[in-house]
Amino acid sequence: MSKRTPLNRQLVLRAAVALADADGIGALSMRRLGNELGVEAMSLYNHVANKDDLLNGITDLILGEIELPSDAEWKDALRRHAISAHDVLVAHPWASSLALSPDRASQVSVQRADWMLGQLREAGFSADVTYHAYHALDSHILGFTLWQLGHGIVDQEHIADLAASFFRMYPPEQYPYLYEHAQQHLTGFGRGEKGAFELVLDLILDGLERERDSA
Amino acid sequence: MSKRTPLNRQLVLRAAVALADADGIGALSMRRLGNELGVEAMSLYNHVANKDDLLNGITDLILGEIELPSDAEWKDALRRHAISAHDVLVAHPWASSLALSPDRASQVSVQRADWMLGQLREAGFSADVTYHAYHALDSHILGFTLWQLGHGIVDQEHIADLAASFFRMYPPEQYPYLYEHAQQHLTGFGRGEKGAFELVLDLILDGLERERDSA
DNA sequence: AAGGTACAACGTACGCCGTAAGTTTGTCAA
DNA sequence: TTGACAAACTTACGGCGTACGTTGTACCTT
Repeated sequence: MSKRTPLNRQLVLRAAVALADADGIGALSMRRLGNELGVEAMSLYNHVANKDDLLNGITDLILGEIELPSDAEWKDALRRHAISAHDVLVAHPWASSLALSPDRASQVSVQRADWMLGQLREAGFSADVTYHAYHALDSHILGFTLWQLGHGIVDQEHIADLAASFFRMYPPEQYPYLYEHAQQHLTGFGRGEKGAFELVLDLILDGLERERDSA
Repeated sequence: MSKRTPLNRQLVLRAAVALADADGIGALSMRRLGNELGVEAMSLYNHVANKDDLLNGITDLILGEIELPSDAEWKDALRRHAISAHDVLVAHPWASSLALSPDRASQVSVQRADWMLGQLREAGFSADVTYHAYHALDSHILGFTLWQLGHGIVDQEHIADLAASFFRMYPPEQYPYLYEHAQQHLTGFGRGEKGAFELVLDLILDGLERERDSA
């Protein structure tokens, strides 16, 4: 008969990423992924150990896209890294939660952690300050992005409908401050200029620098 | 035969919380929950619309425990609120991810958002600053906690084994900074004093106050 | 006391899921 | 030509959420 298609780990992972990007992580099942590749579900197990391995694989693929600048001073390097991570994670909304999940001990995220810690230590931060600085920075990168994605800030169009139907249920007078906030979102407030992500990022970076220099 | 047990929404939700606390959110299935209550799975549908409704219900139950101080100045009120939220979420590690999930439009979290926004507006923050301040604060509360839980900072005992087996695979020389960081975790560094959560929280609160007063 | 009503339990069934185990088939080196 | 190996396929199991139909029972009305 006809030649068998090759199919390898990279192809499987890429197809999985495409599927997750297109239809959400919930739609990524072994059967569906096999279908997408013209193959039965069980055949995928020749290339990934199990579904967890698959999820680890696609997480690593995405995290690997994050910039780790090597030619910049610590503050600029970390800043660019954070923004790059934020961009990458927003582009693949399913990745943040996977990256945070405890069971996933990804190679790439280990490198990333070591890189961040190295930037701080080599910039003259003490071990003590570095300890908290790393927690502060990485939790902001992953945590903020996850929070943002969870609130559906991504697609501006649907927010309008969502807010409209919400305030039909709960009149503005009942939640006046939330109403004001929703209006700001609808008018596209805070776009273009520096968003909350970078705002807090700079709050953290500047705060850390002060702490380092005052010690 | 014998009398039927009463069973109502509150009982179902409480049992679900207990099950999730005990065996993790992954163990919370309708069948298993029914079993726990001495009832078939389908009987639960007399009290919750579907599993999503159940998850919404238990999320609200937990979020409802978070303190919303009404007798304090804005900074202290928000600070206490944040710490209370952090405590509650750490006590129920499954709740953070549910609270962040887009599909869940919980009544309680709406009240919480309006409360936070109200604290800021009534403290003299402009609508513009409040917009970003809210994002900064809430993303820190939920995002940091989720990050922390994801990294398994909760149970200190298991971390030792985890780190040991990790550095058997990857020798310390390969990831020197991460090794140092892991050692700090193992020696219980950063416990007792203010942790990274409050550190960043204060960074944000102080930064916001500066921004308000400089405008 | 008898009958009616409504609710909350039950059992069955369907189509998903991940994956263990066994079987077939295509390809290539000896 | 043959044998080995890898990568596909098939079958099957237990678990999931839940649609649907049935049955038992507590309580209200007459």
